[in-house]
Amino acid sequence: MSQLIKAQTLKGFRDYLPAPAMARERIMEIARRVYRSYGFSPIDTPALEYTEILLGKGGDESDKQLFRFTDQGGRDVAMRFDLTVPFARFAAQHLNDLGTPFKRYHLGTVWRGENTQRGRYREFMQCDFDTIGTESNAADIETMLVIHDLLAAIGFERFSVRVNNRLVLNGLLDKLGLAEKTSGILRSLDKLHKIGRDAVVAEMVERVGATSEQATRVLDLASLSGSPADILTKLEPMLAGSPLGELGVSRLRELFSAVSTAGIPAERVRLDVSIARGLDYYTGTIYETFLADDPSIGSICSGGRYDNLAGLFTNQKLPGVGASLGLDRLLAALENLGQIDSASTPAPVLVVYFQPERLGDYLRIGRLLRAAGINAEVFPESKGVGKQLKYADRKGFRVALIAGEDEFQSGQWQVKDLKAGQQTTVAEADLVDHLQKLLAGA
RNA sequence: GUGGCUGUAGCUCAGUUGGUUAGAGCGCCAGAUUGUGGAUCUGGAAGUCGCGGGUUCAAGUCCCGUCAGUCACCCCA
Repeated sequence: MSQLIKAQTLKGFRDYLPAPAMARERIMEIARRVYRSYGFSPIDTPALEYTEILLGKGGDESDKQLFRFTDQGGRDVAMRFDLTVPFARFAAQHLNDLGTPFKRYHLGTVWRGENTQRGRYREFMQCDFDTIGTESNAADIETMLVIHDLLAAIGFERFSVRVNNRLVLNGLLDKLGLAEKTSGILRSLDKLHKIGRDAVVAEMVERVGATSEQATRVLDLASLSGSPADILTKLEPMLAGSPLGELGVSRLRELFSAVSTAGIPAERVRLDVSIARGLDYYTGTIYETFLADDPSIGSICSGGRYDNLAGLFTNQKLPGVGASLGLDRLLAALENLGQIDSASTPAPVLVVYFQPERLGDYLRIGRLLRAAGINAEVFPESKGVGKQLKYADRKGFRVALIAGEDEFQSGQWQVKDLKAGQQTTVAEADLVDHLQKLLAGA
């Protein structure tokens, strides 16, 4: 007996069985479709980059999380931890071929060596889209529309996109003389929903070094609630005299107004002045998206505006705005909500292979259906009909096609609707038509 | 990276103060039913008790380490 190797996967890395894999591919197809519908073009970049390309772009945390090693040629390399930094490199390298404004989407796997949790993996797929080369608020607003349409197309009804603008908080912090402590303040503020107002104030005073009056002023702003228009109206006097803060408010005002005119339901869009998250490079509008039915999984689609995407790689200034759908996190939420279809076959039709000497005919009918756009599997073994129907049932086939010598003689097929439990006899000439109608009704 | 909880069959779990051959339900396979699934009945296969070490006459059970999952911190998709 040879020593068996234990079949196992690494922490944070997962296998996909057919049912979740099909759900995953379905979402990828929807993402591509929605992005393309807005005119975003596909690109791709390597999984591996020179480490210096990736280091220091997402803050210290992401540096620590890099999967990094020396390749066979002695190069210091690392696996990408997001799609934005590689895009910055890509944009700097190919700017002359792209022209601006440039809109791209990119579906790709990324790797982060952090601790795992439900919906947090070390390998996961992001579905990014960005518009670069423009500072126009129209791009920020369109980003909002894309996020909304994407989630709606996936089939969600109850979700909220929370929007904020870094300029608002930066403007306030500027006014209060807290500009130097921005990142500490934002980090504390971000816990508002979790630990409450008093704890946040305490943390800002103790850990960040703000005075309690400063902290209170920040919380007064961040705690504003109500409709976007209400909040913005209350925000204005608080930021008076801060050009950046006022700009942030006016951009938000335009965003909420345009988004509403464009037809996005108001309940799916919120102004949340307390959200501050997002990587360090965000400078303007920021977005986070939560599912009403599983908020604990965290944001499933986040992004924002940045002043200068590729400043480390080129002198050309490239402002932009975009967002990223966390596909595997979304999938974990769907799984949790029991919304993964249990069918594990992409074909609706199983051709029962029942008479060995008629193999060619079974294969022929399979090709006939495929030519008409109907996915069909011919069972690979000539076994009992009952066995094959059981297989069809378990795998989630919609229809079984059965024919033996009698049917072949008369040019007919038994079409068994496995969901309804009904069986009808159909002439081969009418088969495609019949199935198309049956499947359309499903 | 730090801390808490968890880890027994494919899945969900039981397993008495450590005590002989580790159980159940569901699922799977075969048959009842060699041209008809989901039901029922009968039978069957399947477990390195996550892995490694230690204590003990004896470890699924106690101790240590490790791997994995999960939760919190941190950060984020």
